[in-house]
Amino acid sequence: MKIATWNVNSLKVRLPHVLDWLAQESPDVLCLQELKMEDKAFPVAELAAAGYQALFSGQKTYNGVAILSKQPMSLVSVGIPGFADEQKRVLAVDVADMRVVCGYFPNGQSLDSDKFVYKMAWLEALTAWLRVSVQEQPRLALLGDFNIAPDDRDVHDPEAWRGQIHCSEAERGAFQALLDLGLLDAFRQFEQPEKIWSWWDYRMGAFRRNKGLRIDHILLTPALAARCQACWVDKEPRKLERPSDHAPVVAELQ
DNA sequence: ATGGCGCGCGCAGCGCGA
Repeated sequence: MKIATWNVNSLKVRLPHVLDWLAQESPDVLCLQELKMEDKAFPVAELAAAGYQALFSGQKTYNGVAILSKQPMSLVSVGIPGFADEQKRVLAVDVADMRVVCGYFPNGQSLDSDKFVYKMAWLEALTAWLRVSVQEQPRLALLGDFNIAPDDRDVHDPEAWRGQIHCSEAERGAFQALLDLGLLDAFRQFEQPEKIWSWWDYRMGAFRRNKGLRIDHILLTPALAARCQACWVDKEPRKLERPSDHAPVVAELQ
């Protein structure tokens, strides 16, 4: 079973890339973020023709998340229960014998921004919800664009980024709080090459120069981590014309 | 070198992302 996450930065623009990637990689489950479209525009028919069911929570211009699956899914939650939020950032489903949570974590902009206050409140609400969820369902996967680089190994220039957004102690502490629920970073369960990122700025030739951040993650409960055979970033779609600035992250489960 | 790219919105140029 192959599960994956991809911030597509507009599903309208990226649909051809998504369809090509589904055909080539054949994931069982794909979590998408930054749809930037309303639900009425969601490409249900195109994805069905490709063999995928979809559940989605979209909004105009910003945010929006979806989960695609070959197998039937049942909806668990749209948003974080008990956390009122206009921004469509969370979708949880049950598929096969597992729960899949797709998250588009707030960016935060900068540490002195109101958006950072929102980011930290959102992270706290997510963590509190998942603390209960992993008790209810010990086979849980949290996938998405976390907008957090957990470690200096996840940053192309750790000194330049030190204390900056995505790399601050507060954000890294919040990531650790998710790990403290028992979740494991699938990517770090395996020996990995250095300088693996999931996002590269569109500017400055960042992709060509491999200057990026690893901010898209797959976290697994121990029961799922025990079934995880591999985890990798697929850089190929980032090389295409008009790419998303993020690349898919994939985990292979037994 | 603090701007550089790409997206949505909407038809100029701005807000936002990370």
